[in-house]
Amino acid sequence: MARKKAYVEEQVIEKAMNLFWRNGYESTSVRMLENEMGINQFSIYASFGSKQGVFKASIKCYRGKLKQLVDDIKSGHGKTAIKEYFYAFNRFAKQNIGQGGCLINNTFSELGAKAPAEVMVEMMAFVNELKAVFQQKLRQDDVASSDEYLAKQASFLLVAIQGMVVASKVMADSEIENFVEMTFSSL
Amino acid sequence: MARKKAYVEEQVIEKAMNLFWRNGYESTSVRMLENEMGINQFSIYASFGSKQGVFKASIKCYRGKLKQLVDDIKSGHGKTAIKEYFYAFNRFAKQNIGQGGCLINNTFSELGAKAPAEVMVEMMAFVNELKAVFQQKLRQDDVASSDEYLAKQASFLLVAIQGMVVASKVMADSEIENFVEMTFSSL
DNA sequence: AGTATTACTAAGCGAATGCTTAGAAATTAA
DNA sequence: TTAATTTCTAAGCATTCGCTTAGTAATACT
Repeated sequence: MARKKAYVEEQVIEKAMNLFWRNGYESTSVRMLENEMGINQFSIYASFGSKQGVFKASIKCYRGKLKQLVDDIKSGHGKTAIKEYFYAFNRFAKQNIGQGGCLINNTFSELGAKAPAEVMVEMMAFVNELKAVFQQKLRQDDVASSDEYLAKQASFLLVAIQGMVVASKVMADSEIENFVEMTFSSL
Repeated sequence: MARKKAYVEEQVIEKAMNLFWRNGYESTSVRMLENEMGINQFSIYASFGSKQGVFKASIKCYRGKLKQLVDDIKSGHGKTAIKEYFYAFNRFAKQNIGQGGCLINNTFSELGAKAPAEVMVEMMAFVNELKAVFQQKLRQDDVASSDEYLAKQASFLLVAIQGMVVASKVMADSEIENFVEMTFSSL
């Protein structure tokens, strides 16, 4: 009864995500999205409503990518699993040419509290999920401490990983490795 | 022999700096700069050449502001002085309404390696200066360790402070304090 | 006072921005 | 085959972007 879409939304949004990841939100124009996604503006607006809509879908897509890494922690054990996540995350952040870093971290930095509410919800959900996983893994190596103390350790690690991601843009790999080792030697 | 400027460049650039600090580079338009600096586009271009020129001058101005804080470390002693710098820097990063954070850190995050060379030089100079000061203060509390080891500690602290600044945008003060305390308890 | 030099105002430049729309092309149900 | 429905192309909308420029106002030296 109607023509079929010549693209798969999940596929084109991944390309959009990579573009936002490399350039940030403001520096990515709808014309650039056209090129990267391989569909024209009409289709973009038909599928996602607005540039912000494309961005929101990109953040969701990014979370999906990260889920893989987080699941790897879950299958590991204790602090070792968390540390491995730090290194895996660092490799992940470098895979995208250009500025790289972490899309969520970049967005916090670029948009801060001005990020669209729906995007903010998505980002905070990831942070909270990660914190919970950290806490759970810390517990495996420490049955004695209070939940409160482990929450503090998890919170510490969250801040640390944000530092690592920003630093990885301008610092040498050896300095990043040094940071991770020192961070975990204190736990 | 000629008309006098109706503004002082050092004064208007500080206002520009605050605007870039709040909004980032791309999101700040020349029209916004006009309003904030209180001079019109002709004067902006006459004094600074381009939007990028205004930004470069803003980064220099920002470094000047930070110099005050770095000098405070120098007059303090050992790790305590560095820790106090962390707290002072955090207060400093919050003084600007809006997204806040650190202008240099924001710029690393927004522009990454794409930052104009002259801006990059200015930013790296600050980072290296800060690292040297950290190293020097660490030495005051530790006469035994090698320079290499202290360099690693200083590098660790640099990454940590970047994490703190990004985190301060979305996390509660108590979590930031927790991070600082845990960071220094490991040294 | 006359003149040269600089700083101002305000209008406007072409290009790029996010987004829309008219009309042609494709697909499916009757 | 026809008709209904959706997707496509591509042109264009108003607005904003960074930047420039013609013309006027102010200043300092002769």
